[in-house]
Amino acid sequence: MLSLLKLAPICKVKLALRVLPLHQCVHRPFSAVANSIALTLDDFENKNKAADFNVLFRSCKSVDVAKRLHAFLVVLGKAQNIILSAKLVNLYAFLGDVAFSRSTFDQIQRKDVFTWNSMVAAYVRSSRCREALNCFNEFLSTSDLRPDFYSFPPVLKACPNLIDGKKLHCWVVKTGFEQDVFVAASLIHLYSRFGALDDAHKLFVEMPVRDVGSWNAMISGFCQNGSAAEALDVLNSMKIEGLKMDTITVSSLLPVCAQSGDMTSGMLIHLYVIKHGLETDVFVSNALINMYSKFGSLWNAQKVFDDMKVRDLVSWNSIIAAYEQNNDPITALGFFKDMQLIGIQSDLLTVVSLASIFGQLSNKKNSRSIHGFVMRHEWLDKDVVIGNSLVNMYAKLGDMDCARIVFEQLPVKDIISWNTLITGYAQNGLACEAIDAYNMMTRCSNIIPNQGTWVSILPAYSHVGALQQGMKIHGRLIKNCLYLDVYVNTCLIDMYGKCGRLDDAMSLFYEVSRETPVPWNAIISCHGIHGHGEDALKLFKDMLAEGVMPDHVTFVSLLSACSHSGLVDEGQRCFDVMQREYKIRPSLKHYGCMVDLLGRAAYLDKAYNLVTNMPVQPDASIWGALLGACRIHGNVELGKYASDRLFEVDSENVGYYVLLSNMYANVGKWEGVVKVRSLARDRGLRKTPGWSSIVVGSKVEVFYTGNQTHPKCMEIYEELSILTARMKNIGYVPDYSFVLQDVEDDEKEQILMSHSERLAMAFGIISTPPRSLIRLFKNLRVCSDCHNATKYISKITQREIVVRDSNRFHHFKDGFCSCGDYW
DNA sequence: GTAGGGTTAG
Repeated sequence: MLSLLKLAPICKVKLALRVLPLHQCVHRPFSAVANSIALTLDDFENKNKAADFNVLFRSCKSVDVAKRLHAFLVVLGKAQNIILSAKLVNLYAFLGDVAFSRSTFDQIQRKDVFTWNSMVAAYVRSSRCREALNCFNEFLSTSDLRPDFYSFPPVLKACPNLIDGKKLHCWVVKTGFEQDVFVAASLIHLYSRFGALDDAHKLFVEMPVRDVGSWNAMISGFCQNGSAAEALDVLNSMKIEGLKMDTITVSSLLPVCAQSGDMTSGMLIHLYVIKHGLETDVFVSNALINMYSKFGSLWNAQKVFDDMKVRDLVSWNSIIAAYEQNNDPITALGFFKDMQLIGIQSDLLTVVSLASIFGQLSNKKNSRSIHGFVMRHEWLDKDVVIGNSLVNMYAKLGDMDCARIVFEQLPVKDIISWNTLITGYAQNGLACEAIDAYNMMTRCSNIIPNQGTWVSILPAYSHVGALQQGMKIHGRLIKNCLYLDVYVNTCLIDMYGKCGRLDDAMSLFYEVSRETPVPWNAIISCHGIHGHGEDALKLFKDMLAEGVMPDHVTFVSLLSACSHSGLVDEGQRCFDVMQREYKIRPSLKHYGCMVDLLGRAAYLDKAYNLVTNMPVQPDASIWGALLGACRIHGNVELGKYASDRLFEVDSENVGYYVLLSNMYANVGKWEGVVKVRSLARDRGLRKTPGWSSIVVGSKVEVFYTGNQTHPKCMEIYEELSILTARMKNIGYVPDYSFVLQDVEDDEKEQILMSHSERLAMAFGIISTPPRSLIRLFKNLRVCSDCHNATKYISKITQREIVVRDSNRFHHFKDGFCSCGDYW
């Protein structure tokens, strides 16, 4: 056995190292393996066959194997060898165990520059920058040795800021190491890392000799600062000098192609990759997957992934994120399961994707497991991104209480944390909470709002009709000369439109860039909710004339605009054009608009046919639209059918019970009304609280239905009593079918009177000068009885009253409403 | 005997 191993090739030793139990390496030192290693060592020390020994080091693919080799070196008395000991420090760092590197390092009695360099580099490799710098300082203060040009690249990499970087740079210049290509590349990288691209470029230009690494350092510097054009310029000069892109050039460039939307350059680089066989590099393939994912080209991303021979965690994270970010959480989840199956451990970024996947899937159970997983690993303290993704996950599940709890627990909150919270509130219809959160954020001095903040707070302001606050933001953006992207501008257009300033919305619309459908959709929608269907159609024509491609949102805005204005033929034409010319498959939202459009215009049969022939399963909004139409046109039979279907899919929305009750009442079927009431009572309804807001002075006042805590409560109810009496004198008859509670008529009258829109209106009347205009906002659709009452109130008080509900604007004047009771 | 420049995020 011994003699066999003596002559055996190095691979037998490698095998033995992998399978030998550790204690055998320590306690039976002169085994065959030890002898064989001893022989290899002899060769190594005699400089004859050093290559064999390097092979041995390289073959250590895990800390365990490294420990066995280490144990043999100890018993062979070679652990203090100046080269071997430093190699062990390196080896442990490569295998990800910097603690072992350090303990090995500490045991080395005689340390030379190589030893110290190895330890500093080991820390840098493990992203322990502070320890790396401490170690470097220890090196300077405890030894008589001077750093060499190998010392600087790792130290420059660990440098935490530009000031220290500049000091190091001076030192490098003094020692003359600036001429070294490795050191120079590190300096270029350092300057770019802190955004000092001019300094980086100056260094680069002044270099007497440049290798591919130097070019790469400059290109990646521009890339990481998002300067795609400059990066491509440098690339061109590099080509002119006859140098070829390598895997590092390519993997620096691909992300900026994605960022700047330059698909052509991205695909050209992919062709280059294929031609030069660079796709075997994991970094390159990973970067390609990410680029294609950002372009929404999942087929290409998948192809690259499938063709990979070796995949790492980043590859899996990338393909999971690709599907997750392109709205295919199911496939993304499939990849996650495959990844688990082959035993790859998730990291933080995997979990970020998973949180988004379960949020998209509304999977509460798995979402909680993800939360638990994060807590067990204490990742909430490790990185703010993971916490933000949990806040976002709960917001998507509609569970803002949990979202808030996670948010409060974040040890560090950045601007994204705040934006996520604000958006979460706003998108769950909790505009007031969104505004509160925004106000809290403005009190944090270290948080600077960004585009994302405006995009989340402006819709909240539009939602409650806080025009003045919205204008304050607009003013702030103009004053600070902030560049407004198309989304912020669109939010402003939407805000002005929804706060009743259609003219301001239009003038802003004509000022902004209109190359994408985004601002068009907003302005079309604004005209729709104002009941200006013809104008909405005209804008759509203008949009096509300017060569802007409509998307699915355009048609939702357009169809609902037609619906609000009773433009049946035009609506049907749009629905047809959308599918035929623009190949947009109708979503539930489009079908909802169509059912609404046809139903309200009394084409109940057509609406019913559409619902039954839809290729997608109708949801509550579809049946609700049909029920609403049946109520208007008194079709009890179809209404009953629609409500039965409706309660199968959503039995908890109190609004639908009100509709049904009102439908029975309108045709005098009182037993139906009673039945609906008891049904609603039995089911213990979850009621969406109705609220209305009004701006008086600069203050937004919010009234909930039945509110009795307002400081002016007494005066409000008194005003309402007086108004009700006067309304009755000129013909107002309360419609009790909107009251689901089973109580006496006078109590029902009280309930109607305490509807939030009436409280807000009465407050407006007593708080503003006579005959001035009143603007109200209601979170739900305005109730029919309140609509009717408002007509009378506008006549009695001789005021214009503008009510914006969740659906559209109602402009009351002199006893009439602009919607012509068609809403 | 060591070192530079690269891929994934809410």
